[in-house]
Amino acid sequence: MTEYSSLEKIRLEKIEQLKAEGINPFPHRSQRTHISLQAIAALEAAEKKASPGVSPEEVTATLAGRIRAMRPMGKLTFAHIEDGDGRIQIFLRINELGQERVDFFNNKLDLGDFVQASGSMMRTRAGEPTLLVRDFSILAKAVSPLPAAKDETLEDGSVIRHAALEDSELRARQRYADLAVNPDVRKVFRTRSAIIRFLREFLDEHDFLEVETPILQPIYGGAAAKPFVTYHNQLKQNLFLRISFELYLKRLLVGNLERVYEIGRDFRNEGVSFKHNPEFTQLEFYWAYADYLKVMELTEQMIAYVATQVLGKTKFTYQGMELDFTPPWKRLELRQGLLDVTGIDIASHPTSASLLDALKKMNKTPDPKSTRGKLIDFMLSEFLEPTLIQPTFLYDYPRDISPLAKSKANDPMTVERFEGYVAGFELCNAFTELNDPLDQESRFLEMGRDYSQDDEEKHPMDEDYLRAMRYGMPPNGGFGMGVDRLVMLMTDKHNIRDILLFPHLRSEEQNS
RNA sequence: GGGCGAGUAGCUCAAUGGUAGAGCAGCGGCCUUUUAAGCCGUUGGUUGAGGGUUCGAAUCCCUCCUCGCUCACCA
Repeated sequence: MTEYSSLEKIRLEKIEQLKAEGINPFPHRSQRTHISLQAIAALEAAEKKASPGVSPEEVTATLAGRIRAMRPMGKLTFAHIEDGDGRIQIFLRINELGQERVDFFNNKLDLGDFVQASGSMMRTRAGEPTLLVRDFSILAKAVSPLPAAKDETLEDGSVIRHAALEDSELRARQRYADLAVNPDVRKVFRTRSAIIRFLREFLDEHDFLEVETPILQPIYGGAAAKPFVTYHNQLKQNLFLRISFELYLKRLLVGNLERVYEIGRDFRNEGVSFKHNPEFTQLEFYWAYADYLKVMELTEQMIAYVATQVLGKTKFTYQGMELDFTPPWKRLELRQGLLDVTGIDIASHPTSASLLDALKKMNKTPDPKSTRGKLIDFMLSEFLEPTLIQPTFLYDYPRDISPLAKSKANDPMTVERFEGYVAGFELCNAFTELNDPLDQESRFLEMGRDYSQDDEEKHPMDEDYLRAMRYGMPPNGGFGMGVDRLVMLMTDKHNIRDILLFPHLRSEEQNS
């Protein structure tokens, strides 16, 4: 049974009073004719058209929205209502409505209620576009008061937010309330939507086919991560929530779909942090007859396209860093990058023992049981990654941490793979895809041999994937990107929770 | 999982061992161009939960919960 606060009890009483007067506090329909921006635009157009000294043609409108501010002054009331796109002032006066209706507005309606108001557009003494109300009605009563937020607009137009909802947990848990009171938050999610829309648009225009592949998979693969496990009752079968789309998308290349992509949710059963949510949005594409160098070019074009469409520019600031996404991005061979920051040339250390020995002079030491590839990965994340601020493609990776990538023709221990880094973190990952079924099978076997059972780097053998590859897979380049990271960059948010509508949080029941 | 910090009214925050407070929101008044409207009055609390020390705990101690930062883990 819901327990109501004293504030809510007062509002519940008002609902009963409305019902007693024959007024439905939750009517079925609204007669809105204008959103706030349209009404203001219509007023401005009429003012422009009017001849000097003549009052402009009357603009009538029915507006609808949530009451966000109320300033009752006895015989008149000013209020602001907010709709999806903005705020507009409405003005109620006994001259038009009579004392009884003005009192009704002041006494029976509350902040947060949805109302509609009809009348004509005017300007107040202060010049603010305002609806002079001739009729109004309630559209939906709010039982609970919104977490308060008041805006003060200064002379210079800047807005100070008073009593804003700031508790980050509450904002994430009750995103609906956060969105209702914080217009900036609505803007972040509009931007997120636009980023995804323009990613699609870019790939569609480059003849990529958007496809949907299974989220519930009998064998997981395509990435190094722990999966979530679930169970199909009737089939009596364990299923995994996918950790990547890779193996399914590449099956489609076997089927002569030459350019495919998917934007969807991946699930990884790992730690939660400011840049990790258990489910996150991933973009992957696979491109037949391309290699990782062509993918690199397409990547920088794609990001620049999205930035231009969404932000109107390819240079923008993230957490105080001025980032320039204008193609071409910097290209840096992983070996060279590591040599620059550590003085160690991985090419002169062909074994893990030798490389581990060289690493002993560094101030941070890796897990001594690591394979050579894992040692290189350690060097990358510890010493090189934090230095990569401007968009940079790091390329040519060790083979044993890249079991699905194709080796370089002249160097079997190195694969054609690149990762895009920006602002000190990884944005995307791509390679010339391994399409030799015999090589792929031996890679799977290698993983089984060199990595312990619980190692996330270990990929389970996927027999059906090998069967598909044996029918022949065209040479191709593949690409994967964490869309949430891109959204963080373009909205200048440091925490992934700020760009997920409903980030993962512990259940409220667990609290005490 | 480790370290540090935080949790007080619907919201934003005070109160450092001695009667739990302010602003906003709410409620009752006054007010015909306000805009964080203003003025007068007023309601509202298991101080995250539990235990302990003390004559007395929001405050000190212990345990737990949640959140944030950070380290570890982690494409």
